[in-house]
Amino acid sequence: MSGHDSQATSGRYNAKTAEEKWQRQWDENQTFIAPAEPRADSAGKYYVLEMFPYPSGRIHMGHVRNYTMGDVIARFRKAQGYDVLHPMGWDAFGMPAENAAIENKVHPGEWTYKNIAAMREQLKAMGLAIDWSREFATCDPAYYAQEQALFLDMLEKGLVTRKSAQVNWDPVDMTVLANEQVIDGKGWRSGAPVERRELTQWFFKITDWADDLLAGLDELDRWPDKVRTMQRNWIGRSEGARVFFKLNGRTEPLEVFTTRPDTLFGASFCALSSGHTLTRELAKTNAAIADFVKECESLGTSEEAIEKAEKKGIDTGLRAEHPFIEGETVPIFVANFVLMDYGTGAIFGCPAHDQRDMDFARKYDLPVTPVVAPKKLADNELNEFISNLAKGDKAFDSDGVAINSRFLDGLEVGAAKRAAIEKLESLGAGEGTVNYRLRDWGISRQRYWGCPIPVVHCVTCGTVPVPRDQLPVKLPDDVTFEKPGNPLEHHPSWKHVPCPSCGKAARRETDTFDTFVDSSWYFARFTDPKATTPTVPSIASAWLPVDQYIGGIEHAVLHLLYSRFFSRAMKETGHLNLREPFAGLFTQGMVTHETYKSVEGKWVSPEELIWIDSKPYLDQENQSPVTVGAIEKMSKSKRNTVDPAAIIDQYGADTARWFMLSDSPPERDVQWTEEGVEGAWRFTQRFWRIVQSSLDQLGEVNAPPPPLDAKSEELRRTVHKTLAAITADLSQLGFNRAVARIYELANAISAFSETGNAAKWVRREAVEYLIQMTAPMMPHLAEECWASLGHPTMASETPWPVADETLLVEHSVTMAIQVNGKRRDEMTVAVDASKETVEQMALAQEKVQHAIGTANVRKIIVVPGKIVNIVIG
RNA sequence: GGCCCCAUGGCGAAAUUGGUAUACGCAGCAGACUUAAAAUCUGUCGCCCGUAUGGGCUUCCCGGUUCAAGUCCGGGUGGGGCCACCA
Repeated sequence: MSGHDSQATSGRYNAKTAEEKWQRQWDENQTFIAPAEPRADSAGKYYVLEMFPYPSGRIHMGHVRNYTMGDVIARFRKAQGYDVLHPMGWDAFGMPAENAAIENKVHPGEWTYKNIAAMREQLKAMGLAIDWSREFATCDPAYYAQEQALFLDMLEKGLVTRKSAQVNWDPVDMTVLANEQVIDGKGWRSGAPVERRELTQWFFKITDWADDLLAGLDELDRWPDKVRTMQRNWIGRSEGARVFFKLNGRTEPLEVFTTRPDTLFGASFCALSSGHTLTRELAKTNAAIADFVKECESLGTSEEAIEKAEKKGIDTGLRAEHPFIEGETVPIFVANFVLMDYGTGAIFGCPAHDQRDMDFARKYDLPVTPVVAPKKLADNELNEFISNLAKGDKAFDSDGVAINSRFLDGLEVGAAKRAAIEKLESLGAGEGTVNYRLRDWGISRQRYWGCPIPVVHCVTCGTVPVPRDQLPVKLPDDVTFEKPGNPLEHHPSWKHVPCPSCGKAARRETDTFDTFVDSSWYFARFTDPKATTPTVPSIASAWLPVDQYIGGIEHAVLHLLYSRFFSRAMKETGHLNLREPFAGLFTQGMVTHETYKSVEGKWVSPEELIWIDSKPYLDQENQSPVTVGAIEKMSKSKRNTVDPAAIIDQYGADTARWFMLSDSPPERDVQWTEEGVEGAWRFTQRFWRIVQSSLDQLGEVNAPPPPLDAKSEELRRTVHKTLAAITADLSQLGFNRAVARIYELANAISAFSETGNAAKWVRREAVEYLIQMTAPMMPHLAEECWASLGHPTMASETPWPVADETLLVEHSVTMAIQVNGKRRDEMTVAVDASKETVEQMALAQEKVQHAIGTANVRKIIVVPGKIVNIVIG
């Protein structure tokens, strides 16, 4: 790493000066300011968006990769004549600002805006083609005012509900979490085991849209299948039946959900979850049940806890009447494995055909009645199957036909389910139903640094929306973070307001929105960020949907599902006219790096290492060795991060961008290596050299093409083929392929040593196209080269060239010749040569003759322009 | 437990619909330039046999379809992801 210091001298490309210059130039020319609305005379609109960052204060390599990809697309589409919308903003509410406030005694707002300023600086140093005039932060009152207005519209339309529910409580962050934010029983940010609490909360009724959100996935053909599958799983649609069991001595029946109504004749018990209303009622008078409930609630919800936990239950003494068999009853248990959140919080157990029910039945000595058997069993086999199942411990959960089930007997599982449902419905003992795993989205957070929920609680009037002319409900600035819990709750005066309806003393809602609410509609706000309504529907319609959205897979369910719900809700409330906000989605891979550990087992940062003979050591003096660990996602905890700001400072933004686009396909993880950056940096210098050294060998600008000699013609074909290929690559986000083709073209231009008018003319075209094709990826270098060619206008404002179709068609072509599928030779033939000519030429080749020997030629297959296969035998 | 994805040189990878496998880059090796180093340029670089012309093998393994398979089908192995006490 020595040579870089002397960049400024003697013909080297000075990235630092050039990058600052062109960034200033783009800014002054307002090159990337999008029109207020797409114009009629453009190639169309193109909205490219990368998931906006949380303002942590510094950009990381993941940002560099994400924003580079989006930037290439934005610049490419602009060159193609599209009206490109490529905005940037800040997902600025959230816990880290409050943690900083607690730790450093700095106001969350001050901390956040300082971070934004720092990160904006770093992003600008990347040379991104962003319309900065549209920038906003979600913590700006101007933004959250519209979010509050939107909420009131949704409230009016019945898309919001307030209900008491068991919620996920994060004891570290002291706030509620949505189901989507609980990962393996732990808070997604704090990592603390989540507790269950009964609280009254605000919810978006996302479950009303479960079917629509599911159906919409089928149309999203430019989304990764993986993400669509994850959303399908999350929504978790399953068809089945609700069954109403009459209980002895009670009027209310017990409602259970099942996907296997065909196994009802094998029911031997019912089980309630510990949170079921019936359980709670029984617990009031039954100490044993109350104790059991307590035991259930103390149980963890992590995978580990679940695996270790024994399936346990307690008999309530109640009995449920079988819906099909008169006089038959089954016991009702409370069981620790029945979930309150899924279905009705109660099940019926059929031990013969469900392994968990089987385990439970054996433990509590309940009957096991086989009611499904494999198809086409002989009588003796059937008897054996039944007796084995009735005695054994292994449930039979495969397909088959109903047995021991009266009117269902002989029906296959599917038909038996339908027949059972029909019977339940005719008896009034149940109904066919669809159940979803998806829960309503709980949005109340007991935090300060979020958007206030614009309602007031009045003893007389109940929950009253804040009148529109009083929006925004602003966060108070004078808050303290000394006490645990919600600072808004502790504030002496903020929450005390008169009721907007009756004027009596009332209490302001002190919960704030989940920050995912802020990010669920920001893409719509960018279409007109200064509007005095959440959106201007005609303008939003003109820009949306987002044509290409780019971000990490970690939002596959959270943000991407919420946003899909929001665009439906905004359609319902008249703010948008589309259901699906993101027409194209791309989930980029992570940036990884080797990890290092000292002899003490501590993580060591790459910056602390000294390399001797390709082996890492901790320091010069005692040369304590360091072990090289796995290649992992860059993270602070593993200390394997590389600071983009330092890289940009040292090598320039173009080098960092080029490295991010090279080698690894964008959806795959990319490993950051010193060699890789060096390689990218070498190429920026080489690119500059190639252009500079050709300056005195270029034809005039816009000169008409002279007659071309063979070598010039060949280079010209290469140029146009490269152009066609790169245009396709960039359209498909095949950045690594585009990079490889730039290398190939650069190699071809270096190798082209012809002189003369024809050569000069072709060289100009080659060099200009090379620069233009590189411009989306290394924009500063391209501008500097473009200017050195004498162009008065910028490369970023120059239209994308179009490949000459006639140059893509070859006159002659190299064909491989196979004998029995094995390649033996190749030959060059005219592209329009007849099948007969090709066959004869192929047979005439010496190596082919040798391979055929004395065998008979049985068949010759000719694939024009590709291959000849001679079949012998 | 269920569903899904992936596997190509020392490494990252490329290969439109099945049609010349290993483009391009990294690392390596050899040379040129230089007092020397760096930088740069040139050559070489899948594996095995052979001085060589050349021959054989090769896209995780086994089988199948086909004139032809990295690509399609079946079965394994290894790695990764998502969901999961889901009734």
